[in-house]
Amino acid sequence: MTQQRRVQTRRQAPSPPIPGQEAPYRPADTSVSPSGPAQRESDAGRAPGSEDDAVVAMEGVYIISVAARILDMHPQTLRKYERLGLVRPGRTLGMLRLYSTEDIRKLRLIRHLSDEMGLNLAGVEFALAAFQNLLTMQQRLTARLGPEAGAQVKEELDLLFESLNLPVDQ
Amino acid sequence: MTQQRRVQTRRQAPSPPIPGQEAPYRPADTSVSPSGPAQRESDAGRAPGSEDDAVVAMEGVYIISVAARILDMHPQTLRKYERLGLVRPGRTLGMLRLYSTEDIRKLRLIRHLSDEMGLNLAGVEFALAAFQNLLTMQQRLTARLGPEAGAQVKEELDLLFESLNLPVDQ
DNA sequence: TCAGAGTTGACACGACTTGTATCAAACCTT
DNA sequence: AAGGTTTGATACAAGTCGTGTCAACTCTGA
Repeated sequence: MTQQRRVQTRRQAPSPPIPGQEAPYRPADTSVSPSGPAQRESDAGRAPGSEDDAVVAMEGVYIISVAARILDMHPQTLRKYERLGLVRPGRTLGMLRLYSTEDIRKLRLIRHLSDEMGLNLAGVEFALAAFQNLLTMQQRLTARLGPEAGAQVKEELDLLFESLNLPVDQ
Repeated sequence: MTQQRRVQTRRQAPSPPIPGQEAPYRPADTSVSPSGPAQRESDAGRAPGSEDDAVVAMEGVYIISVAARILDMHPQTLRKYERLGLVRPGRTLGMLRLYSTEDIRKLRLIRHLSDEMGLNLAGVEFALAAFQNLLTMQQRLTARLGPEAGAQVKEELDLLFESLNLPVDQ
């Protein structure tokens, strides 16, 4: 309660990843843009902003090295997270990992839980499951109690997330 | 998700604490009963069940050695948990720790989160804060949306706790 | 087709966490 | 006053976790 222990000064990218970076939810930057030389599979060569037929929400797809540079995390860390089931990136035909924007967002949350809050990976898994369950609970309550009560539930949940030092976004 | 890692085969009481024990939420047993020679401060000598004036919910109060034996945890572990702010047992006039039944219940939850679920202490702290916030959220929603909606919220929360492998009691 | 760059999985290491053991000093009950 | 217990502090062993390294494989571009 009254201690800021477990700061864990780990993580240290192999190449210093652009100073003054790492603003929350900025998907890319110079030299690693979504339409740059980052991705090179199945979605490459598509003009940014062109939403075709089957492409649902694939605004940005990154290979592991690009995702690691964006997040300022080690590629091996990302691989380990997948092995533990925390994230589930897509794959190319050649089995290369493809991290979507949603994966990046989730990895930012994982990083916050791990570094800022000091949770271990079991705690991160637990927290992610809890968030997911809370969101589905909110949806179910909204469907059952009506939109106005659902709005109040959502408001309370936002308050809860805020009190837990969590980004209200996800 | 699909792994039962982090079993953490620690904890090993200095004296084997009664085999076939440790059923959930059984507060005491032979030789360490709430009205036995366990507590010896300020609440001793009170007939079990007699609820007097200022005594609110003090049905059982245990000194640290007794609490450790009941919980099958090391006394140093209990002391460390208090130092980290996870529990806050009362004190006698001589500064001896006094663990209430509610403290014992909370320690059981902590033990479950730590051992069975593999959370570290930061995760335990986070989970406890989340539970507390969820309970207050439920109360506030009940007060605002009425008792029938509050019952649905409570039902959803019980479902949530159950899906997280948590005892619905606390 | 071939070279080079990148990824993959596996293993190992260092820093950190955490439960437990130990100690002298202080305390409480008999 | 004596015996047993608790207290706080320190230290240690085992586990966790991010990171580095390696050979083998894959993909891209010439």
